[in-house]
Amino acid sequence: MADEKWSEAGEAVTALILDVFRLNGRLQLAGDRLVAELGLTSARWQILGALAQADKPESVAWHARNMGVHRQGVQRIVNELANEGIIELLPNPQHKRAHLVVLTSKGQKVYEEAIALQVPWVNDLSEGLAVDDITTAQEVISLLRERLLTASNS
Amino acid sequence: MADEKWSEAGEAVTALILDVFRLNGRLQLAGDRLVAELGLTSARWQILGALAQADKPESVAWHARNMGVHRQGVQRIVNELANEGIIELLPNPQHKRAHLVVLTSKGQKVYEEAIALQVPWVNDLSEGLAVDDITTAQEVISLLRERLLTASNS
DNA sequence: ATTGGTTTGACAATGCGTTGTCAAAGTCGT
DNA sequence: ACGACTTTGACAACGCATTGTCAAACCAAT
Repeated sequence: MADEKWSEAGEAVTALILDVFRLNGRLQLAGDRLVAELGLTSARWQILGALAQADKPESVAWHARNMGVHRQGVQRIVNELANEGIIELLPNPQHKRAHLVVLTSKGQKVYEEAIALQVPWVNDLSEGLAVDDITTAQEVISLLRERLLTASNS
Repeated sequence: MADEKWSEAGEAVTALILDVFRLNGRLQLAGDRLVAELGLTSARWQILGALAQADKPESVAWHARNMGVHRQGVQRIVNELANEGIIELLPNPQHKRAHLVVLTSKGQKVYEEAIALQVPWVNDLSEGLAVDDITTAQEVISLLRERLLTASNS
């Protein structure tokens, strides 16, 4: 492969990457606005989702690994949400320091309210788009993500 | 449209959005690593790109508008890059405060070095991907971005 | 049981983006 | 001209993610 010029796929992926950056900014903004009235942000919302979908209570570090982000970021938000009574830190019989994180009933309610806002929002956003095209887009995005994941672990 | 359940497209877009978030994080990381040796970051790189592709010198606020981000973020990085001699602030005959931002020859060189690193990286990343699929993905991403853009301006 | 490595949470520093405020500079309507 | 509005840069505060360090807790090998 020549080092000085893009391949055809390389050029297309470069354009895709630039659009992913721009879309990410917009999504972040839209997400923040959507759930702001619930006292949530995109980052808080994502953590609530991880807690809601976990089969059983897990530690902060476990969730961070599962989400592919760093412990510290999750920890800060978890502490805030715990102070607000949205989540709860249960003692962990297996590990004295690694508390188990769970949603409180209040947290469960907030999360469901967030979903109730997201559903009409995303249905409206995606109206008229071909499901096949969306799926193709998701597969491409997902593949690139996996390649970067394995590349960064080497 | 029912408010309680995702449409088929809505569900697919929801999955796509989650992958866009994850890919964005990986790309940011990979970009930072790629150009770290040049003293750049993803954010700095993006601003150099905007300057390099501008037809003529423009103000910080103009570039921020053009990139779809806020003045303040661009301003901070522009000031840093100016201190490092990578860009230069020219006096603007039209406006005493709004200096015109241009790349120095050193900045031009750094930007070209960044591209020289990006080309083999992206060619490798996109190897074996169908160009049609990439293009479809980019069109979907771009369309979503435009819808969010017009929605946020209302 | 002691040692050494791993996991975990606490804490701090930095980079980046957003939001808001302020004053200087420019623009437009009258 | 004059005043109202807009644009622009400076400054500050906050939210978020990354990186690094530290000590407590756990775990495995001997």
